[in-house]
Parts: sequence; structure tokens; C-alpha cells
Amino acid sequence: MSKKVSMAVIRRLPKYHRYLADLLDKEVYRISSKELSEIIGFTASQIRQDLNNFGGFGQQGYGYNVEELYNELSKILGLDKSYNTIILGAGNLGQALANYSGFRRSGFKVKALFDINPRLVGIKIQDLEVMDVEKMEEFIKKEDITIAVICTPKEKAQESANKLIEYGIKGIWNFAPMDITVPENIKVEEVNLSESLYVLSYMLNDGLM
Amino acid sequence: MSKKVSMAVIRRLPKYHRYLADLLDKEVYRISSKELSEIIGFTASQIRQDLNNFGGFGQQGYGYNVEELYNELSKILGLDKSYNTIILGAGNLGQALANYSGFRRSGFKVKALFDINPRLVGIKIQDLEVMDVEKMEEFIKKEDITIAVICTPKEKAQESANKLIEYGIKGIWNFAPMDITVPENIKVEEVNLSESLYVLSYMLNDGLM
DNA sequence: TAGATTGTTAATCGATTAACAATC
DNA sequence: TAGATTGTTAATCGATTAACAATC
Repeated sequence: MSKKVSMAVIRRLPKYHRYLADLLDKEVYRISSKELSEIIGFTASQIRQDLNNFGGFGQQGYGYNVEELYNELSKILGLDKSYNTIILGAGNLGQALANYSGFRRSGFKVKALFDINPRLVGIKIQDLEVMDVEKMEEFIKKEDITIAVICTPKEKAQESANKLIEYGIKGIWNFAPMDITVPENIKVEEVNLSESLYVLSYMLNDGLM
Repeated sequence: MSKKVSMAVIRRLPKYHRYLADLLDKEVYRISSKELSEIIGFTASQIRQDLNNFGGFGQQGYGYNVEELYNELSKILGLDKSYNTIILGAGNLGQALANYSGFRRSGFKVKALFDINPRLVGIKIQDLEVMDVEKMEEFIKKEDITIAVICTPKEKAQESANKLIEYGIKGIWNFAPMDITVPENIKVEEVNLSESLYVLSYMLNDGLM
């Protein structure tokens, strides 16, 4: 078992991954931590420290092979795998996420949307049907769903999470504006859009209070 | 000018604000840092430290008045103000954000959506019209828009930001999956959904690599 | 007053940066 | 080989936690 890597490091990994993808697009095949630091905005020292949590991917006197490092990061992030996913709550946000191309392009496969609203049940979002939540348990088990995206109102979020976990979900991407509580073997990533917007609001007012 | 408050503290402020709102809903009017720590999951010490960056809102032997603290946090976050807002990019995500109720309920007023796609220009999202980007400059100036939400493809994000800033925008909420560069008087809050999802993916794979 | 709990200082912990020997 | 740049250890910086005097 790897020694615990801090969340601060983990949250930088997708950024490395993305900038390396950009470099590959530009046909840059070799980069030093110093060059990377200039485009990504972290210190060269931090970049080397971060990467060395997972292995020595560089070479003294040379730097890093962009493609190799990109592939290593893909593996570390689990992007070489595929995840069957459902979206709970087929309102505007749920529909938007179902259609989100950056999401579709990677290994996250949206298999269905679920809602309690009879007006939404049955409609198609691109090639996906919105199903009744009644059918969720069976669907999760049969289709081997591992990730659920919660796009319900906040009142339903915890209750939904409990059910999803009971049915076998392993990871939750929570867009409801409240923190959900889960057993420690279940992974949750919270995306709280209000909180994000409030931070922007703070910044706009900072200094002029 | 207030002494610099760290980003770590600022990102916790919306959480205090939200939990205090919940307490008010439950008609709890008084709370100690210890009690708050139990529901919010930060240490009591951290809560007191955080709040004391902005003033001594508590009272020895008593704790904090929930309503007063809530109002103070609203002011600190700038939520007592109103912000005219536009959304650039009227695709699924732009439309979802335009409809997002948590967003509408607070002081952020979406005045219009803009797009280059002639198929989208002219359609109505609830009571809002999607306008041609050609009209954006005039609109921003006339309607006194201070916040722009970027929901364009990543290829257009930097170029869009540059224009928005030229036209007088002060804050950008960026949903395009790339980091935009802005002058230091302009505030940006990045929401990178792919990065968030990748962190969830990492957590699901951690330990089993 | 006695008890409770703050505001704040001091101690600890963790994360970032600097430095440099190892080595390609 | 000489130059470049890593991997890693040590130093610094900043954030969190603990402790406690002040005081309601």
C-alpha cells in the first residue's frame, strides 16, 4: 500500500495531466520541471516533489518524456479504466452533465438518468432515456454501475446517497448544495457551485469593504 | 486595508454561511464554536481563528449569535450586494446555469446569454433571450454587467475572457476546461469539472493500483 | 459569583521551497 | 567528459491545533 499522498498533491494531478495533453498536441515530447513550471505556474521543485510521490518518471540531465509521463498520470488517475455511471436528477444540470462532452470522451460512461418527476421520465437526452427511480436498484446491479452523479435538490441528496450506496455504488459526484455523509469505503467528490460563486463574490468585494 | 486572509480561510467562509443558514431554519439562535465544530467538521479552534480574521463576532461565555454571524458572513462574502451577470456560451451547461435556482435566489442576476451559434441566438431560456455575441459589448456597458460566466469550448475561453475584460467585466466564473490568464485587478474563479471528476477517479483507484 | 466560551498567543504539524549530490 | 536536470534531503514557510488568560 502506497504511503498516503496528500489531497493538495492529488488535486494538482489532473492539472499536470491536462497540461501534458496540451504539450502532446503541440508535439512537444520532452520537458524539464523548470519548463513545465513556467507554463503551469507551480514551482519546479513542487512539480518534482509531486511526481516523486508516485515514482521517478524523469531522467537526470534530460527531464521528462511527455508521452510517458502523460500515460503514467493517466494510470495514476485511473483514466485507463472505464466507469459505468448514472445521473440522479434529470433537471437542467443533470441533463447538461449527461451531454457534457469532456465527460463522455473519457472513460465515464453515462448509462442512464433517473428522476422521480413523471414529466421527465421517458424523455430522451441524446441517446439516453430518463428512467423512473423505481428502476434504479435493478439497473445499478444489472449494469454494474460504479459512479453516481447526484443532481437532486439538496433535500433529497443524503437520502439518495444512502440508497445508491445500498445498491452498490462506489463513488459519488455530488452537485447538490450540501455535504453528504458516507461510509469511509465510499468516495465522494463535492462540487458546490454556490460556494464557488460566493468565493468569486468575496474576491470582488475584498478590499472595498 | 485588511491584512491578507488566506485562500484556505476564504474557501471555508461559504460553508460557515450555509451551515448558519441551516441553523436559522431550525430556529437555533445561539451556538458555540464547539457545537458548530461538531456539525461542520472543522475544529472549534479553526472556526474561532477563521472568524477572527474578520472581527470578534462572539461573546465569551456565550458563543455566537447565529443570526448576527450569518449576517456578518453575508456582508463579508458580498452577498448583500447585487451583481448583473451574463453567461457566455448557451449550450447545455450555460442553459443549466441560467436556470440554476440557488444562483437566481441570491444576488446574482442573469441578464442575458450570448452565443455565436445562429441556431441558439433568439431562443428563450425561461425569460431570458440568447443574444448574438455581436451585441455583447453594448449590452455589458449599458446594463452594467460585472460578472461573466464562461461556458464556451476551451478553444474560445481565453479570447472570450480578453473581450469581456475589455468591455468592463470585473469577475469571471470560468467553466471552460482551461485556466484563463487575466490582469490582477480582475477576479477569476475556475470550476474545472473534468479535474473534479478525475479526483474522484483517483480516489476510486487509490490503494488498488 | 462560578461557569462557559471567546479571542489570541504559542506550539505543532504539514506543505512548499531551496539546495545539492547523484547521474544521465 | 561537461552540462543539465533529476530525486531527495534539509530549511522555510504557512496553516492548523492547543492552551489559556480575559471576560461575559
